[in-house]
Amino acid sequence: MQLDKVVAYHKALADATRIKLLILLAGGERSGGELADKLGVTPATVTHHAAKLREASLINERRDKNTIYFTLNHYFIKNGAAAAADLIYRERAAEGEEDNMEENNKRLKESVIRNFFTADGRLKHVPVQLKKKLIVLQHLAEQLAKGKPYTEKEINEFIKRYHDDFATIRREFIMHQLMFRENDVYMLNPRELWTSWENLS
Amino acid sequence: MQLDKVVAYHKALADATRIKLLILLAGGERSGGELADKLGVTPATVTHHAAKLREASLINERRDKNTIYFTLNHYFIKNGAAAAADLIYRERAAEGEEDNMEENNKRLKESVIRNFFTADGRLKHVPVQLKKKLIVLQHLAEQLAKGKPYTEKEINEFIKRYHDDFATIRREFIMHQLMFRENDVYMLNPRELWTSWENLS
DNA sequence: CATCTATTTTAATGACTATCTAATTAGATT
DNA sequence: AATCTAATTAGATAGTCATTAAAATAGATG
Repeated sequence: MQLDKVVAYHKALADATRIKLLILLAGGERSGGELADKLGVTPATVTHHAAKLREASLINERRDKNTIYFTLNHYFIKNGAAAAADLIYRERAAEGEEDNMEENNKRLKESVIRNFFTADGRLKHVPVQLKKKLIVLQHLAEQLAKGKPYTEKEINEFIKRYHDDFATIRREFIMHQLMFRENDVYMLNPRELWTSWENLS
Repeated sequence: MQLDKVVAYHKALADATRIKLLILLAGGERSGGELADKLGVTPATVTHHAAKLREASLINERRDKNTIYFTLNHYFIKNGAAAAADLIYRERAAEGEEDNMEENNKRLKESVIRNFFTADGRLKHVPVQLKKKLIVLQHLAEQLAKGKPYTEKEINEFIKRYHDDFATIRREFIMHQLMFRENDVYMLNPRELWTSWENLS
């Protein structure tokens, strides 16, 4: 991650209205109008802020009829934070030879997500390479709620936000043990059970 | 950490010149003039940026003759980063009942450092309560280089940047096993040997 | 005390940005 | 096609902020 990105990331979070907006989204999906209401600003202002947050990859959006629904992009909210420190300490980290494994994995995850998702958060296609595929699948699965039962229809709808071929991806979720199915109900497996891509080569 | 603080923190990092300045400081102590040179700006501009970074507790400064030397405040650079995510996910974290221990300790550390250090990074006084005292001592010791031998004079000078009573603090460093002395040379103990305040009540 | 050096303050300029209103678009619904 | 809804764009305004030159300060040093 280079300087421009780090600056853009911090610019995106350097505004009280935008932080409040993200806090609202932490409670779940919200429409543009809802956000305008609760923030006490006009819809135009929400559009403005959404654009900034989108540029920094902090939110995703989906459209349903005339309404646009926003959600958090958990990955970048959590990991963008460490990026500045990474950049600042880059040279020192090199000489200090810490265990770079964790570092490299974080970078790989970031780069896979950048490369396989479009700017508006949709999945371009499922990676062929297993390691990368797992990163993508897990990234998607992370957007689902822990312990919540989903119908097959709900899962399909969810996946369709990201990619048209929901059937394949749903099957991959099961195959790779991210979810399990029990009498027509789908549920996330606990993360500890997810296949760890960190050790694959 | 509340909204204002988070916004201020991100504002401080939302500027390319300031990030570059911090990168320079990651290489070690630098004077104002040096920074102006290397950044290609006037001294006045450095003063301006230094003020912003100081407000966000990202740097410390010390004066020697007419020259002011800046250093990174490692603690806030590393931990300020997580603050935004903390704020955004606050409510969810409460319902999700994670192990708050780590969270609380981070908060405590932050609050102790805020309360016992002045805005310009000097130590007001050594806390009486052991847990807090250890936080302060460890925070100071973290500013020293690992594995580097220091003369007693150097240690005194170092401590004097933060507090006049260097003798007491130097003794506390030894007592609490943050450093050891061997034939007139002082050196940091590895952090794993530092007394852990996390488990004290 | 006069001077030199490194930093800060002040004031001005130009660029950016948060917000609004009003007009426009995109997509349903009738 | 006409209408309704939700969001976006365009343009305007007010505020913030990075930067500089010039003047002021603070502390050495001769």
